[in-house]
Amino acid sequence: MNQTARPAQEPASAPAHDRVYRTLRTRIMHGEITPGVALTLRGIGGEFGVSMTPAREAVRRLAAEGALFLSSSGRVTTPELTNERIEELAALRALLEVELASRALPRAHMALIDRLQTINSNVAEMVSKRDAVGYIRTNLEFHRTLYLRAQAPAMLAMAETVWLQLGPTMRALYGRLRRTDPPQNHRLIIAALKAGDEPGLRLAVRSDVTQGLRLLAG
Amino acid sequence: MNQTARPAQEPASAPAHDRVYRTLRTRIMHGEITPGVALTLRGIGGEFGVSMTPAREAVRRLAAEGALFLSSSGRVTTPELTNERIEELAALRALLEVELASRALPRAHMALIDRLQTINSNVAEMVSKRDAVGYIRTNLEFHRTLYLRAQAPAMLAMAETVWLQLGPTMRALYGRLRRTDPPQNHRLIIAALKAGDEPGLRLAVRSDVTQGLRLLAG
DNA sequence: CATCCGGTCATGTGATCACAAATCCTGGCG
DNA sequence: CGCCAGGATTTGTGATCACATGACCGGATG
Repeated sequence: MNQTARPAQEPASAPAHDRVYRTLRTRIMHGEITPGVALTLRGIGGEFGVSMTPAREAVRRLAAEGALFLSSSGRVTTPELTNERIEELAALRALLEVELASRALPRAHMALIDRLQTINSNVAEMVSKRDAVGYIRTNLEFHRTLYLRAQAPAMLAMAETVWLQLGPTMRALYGRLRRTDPPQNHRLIIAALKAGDEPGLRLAVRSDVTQGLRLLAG
Repeated sequence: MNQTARPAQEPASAPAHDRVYRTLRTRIMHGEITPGVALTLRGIGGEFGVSMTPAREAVRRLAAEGALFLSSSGRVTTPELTNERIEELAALRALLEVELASRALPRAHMALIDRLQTINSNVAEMVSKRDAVGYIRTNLEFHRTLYLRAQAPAMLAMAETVWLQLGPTMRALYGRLRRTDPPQNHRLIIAALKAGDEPGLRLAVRSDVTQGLRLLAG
């Protein structure tokens, strides 16, 4: 019971299980946890200064979203994805995110495009610094910023679930990635947004989403 | 402690929280719970003869899947969907299920089509009997049987999540439905499967998925 | 008669404990 | 040297309890 200090971000309501859940979630989504490692409820509880009960809730919630794998005996690990599963999740990303981008297009004002360009420069910086976690984080921020304009919360939530499942593997993907080229597809996305070119946007998003995963599963 | 009798389906391993989860899940998916009603952890625990702990886990898991709504104070109710949300979920169904059907098409042998026709006659029977829950159950069984052939478990899981969110509202939808016509779109789906007609299949699935929800949100 | 305030009750949260099962380590046997 | 058995330990599960908070119902007051 030492972590009672408010992390300067939680205004008032911060149930313990929710704090644990959110922290673990972003960790997994950003690829900060390598696939296959085992987590223990007591360990998590100890790290966050809480008992097993909130730790268990957070873990089960993440398992329900596919972010963690529960063995038959209840042991919890971060999942190791098969190639088929990776391809399937990539197809899901394509399906969902193309639709989200398409819905965001008519609402994409100049202010949004500016923000996307700013984020994109951050992405490029992360690539040049070879910061894997930073790259994943800013890359997802780029996509989320665009999709928020689609006004489709359920669809966005599903896309985030897919990101979550891909998180640990994305990190491994980045490790194999030897290039330092800036995100070309992101520029195509921005260009299509500016031009109001829906087919071009769909194609650009599909390429951006598919390319990385392709080489991992190849 | 009345339901201690094994439901004749659980061989040995039946963790309490999992039993509670599965039971509540099918109840919700089949529309047996009307939207807006409140559930209590102690109430659920009492019904299943378990303590609050497994009940809480089951509820949180369902909430993570969007099947239940948690108020800010932790109160749990089955969600009441807005029209926008319903339209969005219908669009998700169309997106996911068209893809699933398309992937199932090349693997659809005659035995599968026979099974689909059998299930479809059950659907028709439920419609004629005005059995809302039975209709929803057999209708979902029809779709699931087809999509299982797609060999895409992650995609199927997402589709089921959408069904889950739509469950309580589907029941209300059926209440407004005055017709007793047999499922026309199901026959179109079967015909397209027989003919190996992919565009026709996509169209038929999209229509089947969209038509019902359209009149509810209209 | 509406409104606001009071307390009582129900409900979720989280800690702790007992228990069973799975895992792991170790020592002995082939 | 490899393999298996057996016990110690770790780990998840579920029950119970104390506590805080929000809901609900009552009456008193304007």
